[in-house]
Amino acid sequence: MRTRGDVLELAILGQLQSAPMHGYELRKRLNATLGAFRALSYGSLYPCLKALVVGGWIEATDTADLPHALAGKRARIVYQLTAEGKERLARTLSEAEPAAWEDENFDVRFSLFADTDAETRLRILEGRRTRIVERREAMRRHAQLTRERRDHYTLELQRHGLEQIEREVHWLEDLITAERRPPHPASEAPDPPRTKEQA
Amino acid sequence: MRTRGDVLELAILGQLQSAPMHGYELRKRLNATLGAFRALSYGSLYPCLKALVVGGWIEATDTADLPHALAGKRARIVYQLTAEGKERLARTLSEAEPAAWEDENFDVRFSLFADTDAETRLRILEGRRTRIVERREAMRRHAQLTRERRDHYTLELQRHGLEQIEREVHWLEDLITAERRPPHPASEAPDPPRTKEQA
DNA sequence: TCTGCCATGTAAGCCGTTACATGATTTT
DNA sequence: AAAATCATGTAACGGCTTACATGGCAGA
Repeated sequence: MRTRGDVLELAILGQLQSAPMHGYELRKRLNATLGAFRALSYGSLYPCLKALVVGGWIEATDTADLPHALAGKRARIVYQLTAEGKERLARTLSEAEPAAWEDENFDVRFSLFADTDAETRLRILEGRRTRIVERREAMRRHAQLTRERRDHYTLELQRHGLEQIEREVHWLEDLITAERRPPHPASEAPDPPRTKEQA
Repeated sequence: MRTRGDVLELAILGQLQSAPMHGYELRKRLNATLGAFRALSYGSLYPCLKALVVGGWIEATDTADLPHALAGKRARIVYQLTAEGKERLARTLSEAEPAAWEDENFDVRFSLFADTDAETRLRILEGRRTRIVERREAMRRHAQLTRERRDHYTLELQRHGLEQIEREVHWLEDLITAERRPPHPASEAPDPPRTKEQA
């Protein structure tokens, strides 16, 4: 069982950046950040954590091996980034590869934008937009071609799908505009795009 | 390699209902009807067709075995529904099981609404709505809880996701309303209460 | 001729889930 | 005392894609 999954790895490294965590907690956070519904299972998570440890990107500490404090609490395995892990995370986050704007990866990359430099953010957003616009055009073309011989429901499905995609494009365009707007980071706005404070 | 996949089977049976077809054509149609992008591969399609033949739901005819006409065209395998296949399709389409409104199945079921009776349509739409509303509530609750400690981008991702889901709910509610409107199917004149015509 | 689309398939592998197994801790 | 939730893991399987293998037919 390989259980690679570039995306999951990145998501985990990204979460561990803000704080060391054990698996159970990590899962809750991940499920929370990326859609409250799509449940990531332990069957994926734990093997992936193992692989990250083997790769040297994270380090596992069993709280049972720490004799000092932590009295009443049960043993848990807390994971934290190694120096290599931090470096790798930083490198990955600075790349704007085409894969970054595919469906499977985009959300994770986007959710880590606070730790991504402005140029990479912009390039990923633009790549994503191109991708989605392509999709929209394909749908429009197809809708045009088959317009006549379709029943009401198929038509409605098509219309709704197209509408959702158009919203997506709009959303991306707003984000791109916003990214381009402030070339002078320290000027106006009562609500500056403050980089997040670590808890 | 099992390659079951209830959904794919249903989609195929549904397509073959309108006309016999060979695999290649079938694939194009399926990819067209359900999202112009998500490419169904031959690696799924052909094994599934085979399984349907074995199950007795469809019948395969190699055009090479028909010596009479069809001169210049190359050999193709044309599939058509058997009597059992038609019956099974009809039975499946009349059921409004919970599975029908899950993500993986809903689109296919919906795209076959033209062959589904009104009551089943309504129940599937309502089931779907309940499901999506649940999801929306989960997101709202979660957004409320974590509102403070989130960076701009995570927040934006959340906001956009919620908006898309709200649109989905709205869409479903419109559809449900439309389904409920004509309770007396054979009463009104062709003019006054006219439901909207699609362009 | 050769490029590209039509047409049918198979084998391997990927990425993930479900179901199982186990047990501690907390809440009711 | 029982039930819920915390916490960690493994084995099996599921459905899909990719890549491979093969070849006919059409038009540049």
